[in-house]
Amino acid sequence: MTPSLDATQLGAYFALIEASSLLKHAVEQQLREAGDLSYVQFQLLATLGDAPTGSRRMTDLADGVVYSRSGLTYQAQTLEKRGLVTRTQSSDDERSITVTITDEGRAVLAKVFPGHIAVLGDLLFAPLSRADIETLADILTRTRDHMRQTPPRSAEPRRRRKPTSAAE
Amino acid sequence: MTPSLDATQLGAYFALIEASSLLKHAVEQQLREAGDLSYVQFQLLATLGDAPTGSRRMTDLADGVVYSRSGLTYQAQTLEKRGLVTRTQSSDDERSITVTITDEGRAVLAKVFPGHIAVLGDLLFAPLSRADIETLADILTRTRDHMRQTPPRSAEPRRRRKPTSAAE
DNA sequence: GCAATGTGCTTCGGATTCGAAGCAACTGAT
DNA sequence: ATCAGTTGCTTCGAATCCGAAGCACATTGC
Repeated sequence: MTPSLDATQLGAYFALIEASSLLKHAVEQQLREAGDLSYVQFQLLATLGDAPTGSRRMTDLADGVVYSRSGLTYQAQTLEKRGLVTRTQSSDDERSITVTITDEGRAVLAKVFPGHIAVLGDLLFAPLSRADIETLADILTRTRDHMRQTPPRSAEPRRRRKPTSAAE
Repeated sequence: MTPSLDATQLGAYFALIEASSLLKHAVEQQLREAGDLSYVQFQLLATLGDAPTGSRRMTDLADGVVYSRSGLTYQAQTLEKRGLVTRTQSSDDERSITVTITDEGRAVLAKVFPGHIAVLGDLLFAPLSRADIETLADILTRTRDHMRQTPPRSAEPRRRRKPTSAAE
């Protein structure tokens, strides 16, 4: 039996993808104008700014914003050149790099934040009631957590044992 | 007073971005393995396949998947090279290009679909109840429609006129 | 008509991406 | 200690992406 989706599921899926794309796109414009930041750069700064120490390991940052390691290396270099973050060797693990947001980084963050909030309010939240937002947060948080837990290793078709043929 | 977001709004926003990123990422892997398609390419084929005539104008296609025109030109060429779509001049408007999905395109679509559905079921819908999905579809559809209507022209900083009292 | 604008698509150049491969530092078993 | 396997990050090359500029057809106003 082919597990086909019904209309509602399809609708939820498309709406999710479309809504996030449209939102991301709009936010990107605002961030570019307000502080010359790409969306990822903003996410990185925001993540760091939110951390108690203002710093995180490269790998954790990459996982946090769902980005490739090599891509993060590139962005970290870019942000470092602009003086928005610093990169230092970790003391306990020689190969680990700790990225830390600078005061200037926080300044840029503070500069773009109001506009960012405004876009969210105008586009994402405008047509929603308080209850809607709570519901949305609840539902999405559940799937997000589920996806985070689920086999991070791509769509590795759970090939249990099947030693005989193995093909591939 | 800076229009700050409360915890719930922040949670909804982050969950939305994270969930869509994780889902997109997972789906991309599956599409790549199953039919060597990128996410956009799949979206384009799916959009065309869904159209009554199996064809659309370039511009409409771009708007539909939230993509730049130049980016779409690139993808359309790629898909055409692989024989999954054809591009023909429109008869009534000489400069308009009509993109049409081919039988082969539909075949690829059919080939990747089951796996696609499976990923959605495992990741997105697994932790949700039927009611959750309906609610999610309803809420996201509303914001999506709102965003579609709202000034497509970027984040044109609504240069109000210098409200005397400021402070929103 | 015909110039002035507008619209649809492509080209161009530069910026980002990612995966694969490479390095260096850790870990654990021998 | 030493070798094999892991883990953290970077480099490399190739694919994608976008905005600005360009080109050709369309539409409007005169």
